[in-house]
Amino acid sequence: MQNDCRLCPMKTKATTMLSDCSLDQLSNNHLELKLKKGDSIIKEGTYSTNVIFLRTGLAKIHLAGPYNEQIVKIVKAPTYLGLPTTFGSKINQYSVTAITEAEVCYIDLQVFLSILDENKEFTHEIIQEFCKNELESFHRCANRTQKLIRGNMADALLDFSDKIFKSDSFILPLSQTEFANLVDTSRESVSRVLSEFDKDGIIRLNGRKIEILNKKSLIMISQNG
Amino acid sequence: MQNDCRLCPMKTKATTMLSDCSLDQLSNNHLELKLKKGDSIIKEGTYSTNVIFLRTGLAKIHLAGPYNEQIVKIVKAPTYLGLPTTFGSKINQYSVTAITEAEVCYIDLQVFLSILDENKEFTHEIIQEFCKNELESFHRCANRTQKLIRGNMADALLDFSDKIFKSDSFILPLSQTEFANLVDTSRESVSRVLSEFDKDGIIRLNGRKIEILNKKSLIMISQNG
DNA sequence: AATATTTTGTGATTTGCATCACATTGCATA
DNA sequence: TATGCAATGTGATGCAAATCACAAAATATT
Repeated sequence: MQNDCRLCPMKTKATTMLSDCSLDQLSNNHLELKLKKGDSIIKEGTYSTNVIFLRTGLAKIHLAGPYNEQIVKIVKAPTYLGLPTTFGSKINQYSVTAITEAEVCYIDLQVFLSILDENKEFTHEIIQEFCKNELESFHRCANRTQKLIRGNMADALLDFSDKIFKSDSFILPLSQTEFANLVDTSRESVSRVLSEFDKDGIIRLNGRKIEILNKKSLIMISQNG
Repeated sequence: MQNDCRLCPMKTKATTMLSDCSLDQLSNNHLELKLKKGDSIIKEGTYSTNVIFLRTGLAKIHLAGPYNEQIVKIVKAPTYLGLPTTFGSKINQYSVTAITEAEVCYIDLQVFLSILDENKEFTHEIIQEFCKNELESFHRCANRTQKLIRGNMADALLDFSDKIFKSDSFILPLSQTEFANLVDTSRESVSRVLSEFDKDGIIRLNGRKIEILNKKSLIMISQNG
């Protein structure tokens, strides 16, 4: 299915500035798909020559660790996915899977590159994105390994609240097992800590629905490790 | 001190292709320094509008974690440093410190950007570098948190051997405390595991000099966690 | 609606490693 | 060459969290 990219409501700052020519090129060289929760967007180990634009929805980036499936991070539309593999070995080094309903555009790598070459704003935007990701990965590296479980869980909840949903109340788009693989702990610990937070009145827990009642406490817990 | 970048022996593929004009611009807008072990290259929390080119030597990228100084990774010349902070907040989010003698060039951000804009090859090289780093950070994320200490130490030793020194025999450019902060463990555990590896004939340890005697064993240990 | 399957809750036990404590060695500076 | 401080080696102890083992809910499937 092809759409007119000129009509796409999800354009970023830079893509808004693309020339009609570039936009036409995009329109004619991309495949747009609607996905449902659980659908695979990128699969580790497979061949790929596409860059993927996540138009709407949430996805998890994950890969096989030595013992468990590791969830590296949760990403939110709009964002580009798969540049590392497309630029590098062409074999995907990680998987991306929708964790909500989502819409994605598969963009041919050559088309993507030619647009990149033509458009400085777009290039800067992509580089900025990489820079942001690199900083995030540094901080994650320092925090995840040094903090205790309660601290990491608090961080994750604050992330969902502040960055993903921008609301104190949300439905966790992950099972406890997945949550554990994101936060580097065991499924049982996730269950226990969530119950504790609920018992202490820090969150209200109802199935996968979470309401943050006391953000200050969560921040405290995050800082104490 | 200013040097003629046209004579720089450490140019990468892309910088070799820069126009004389760009190279002159570089030559006139950079500061070259010789550093000794322990000298700071980038300091967390300080203001910066430079990109840094590490011409020769090794450096550690590190930042303050909630409890310890966390070493994120060891980098080797030639490489660019400081792009994330320069592109983003202008306040350095992490430190970089020489761990051997090193030579660095401080390049004004605006000059760096104008060269980036002028030169597609160079842009691609930078983006590729980011992609490689992102993949590395994903793998680190999955491995460091899932493996046991012996596995992580084995990984680190293999990294030094294969990627940094390209030799089975090298002098660790880190104290055990630093090594611990790189490998996410305690100083005492580093000491113990290194002794174990020595006792088992996997490495020969002599002060900070390490000789890898049995790489196969190290790989085994790495895989067993 | 009935059955199977996945997800979640929670106690009991085990364990890898941090922490503590101190001895020893190496290295720098007077 | 002596003196001081930083880096290392190694045992004893404590603890956070993994693992094990089920029960109970919740979802999916027929």
